[in-house]
Amino acid sequence: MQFWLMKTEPDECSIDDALAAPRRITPWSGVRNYQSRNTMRDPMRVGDGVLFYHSNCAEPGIAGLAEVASGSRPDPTQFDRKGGYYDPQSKREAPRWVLVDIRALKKTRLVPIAELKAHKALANMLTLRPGNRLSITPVSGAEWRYITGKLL
DNA sequence: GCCAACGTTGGC
DNA sequence: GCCAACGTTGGC
Repeated sequence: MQFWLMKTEPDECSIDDALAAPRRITPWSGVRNYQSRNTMRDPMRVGDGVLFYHSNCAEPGIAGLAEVASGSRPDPTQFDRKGGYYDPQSKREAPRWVLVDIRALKKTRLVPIAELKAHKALANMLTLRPGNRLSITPVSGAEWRYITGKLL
């Protein structure tokens, strides 16, 4: 079992939105970064743990827990001409972007990024590195246990 | 709203 | 295949 941190803008899909969705499942659409796409396509497995992170908002930080609920499949929003995630270069016979389904498990207290940065045990978290812009990053087992055990 | 840092694009 | 310009991310 592996662990991931997945960013979402709460204006688009907050932990409350994800918990309110049918079967608490959210298709993680709209990722348009190759590295994050590859993470969903290759190493992610059903059942992996997910830190549900609110980004680009008034209170950025960890907002809940989730799990990977499906393998990867083509992201349908890449073919939607009218949607904001349309990719004219992606062909149906060779889709460029994929998604996985994420099942929201629970809302937690919000752990602000400043608090995460204050813990030495989390100093190596990829998402805390200056300039990091990946929307999906791996979380080590030790980091996962520290966060879920001590901070939530 | 600012802006640093990074990914992507495209001319050469 | 280099690299400058550009666009985007995302904390502050």
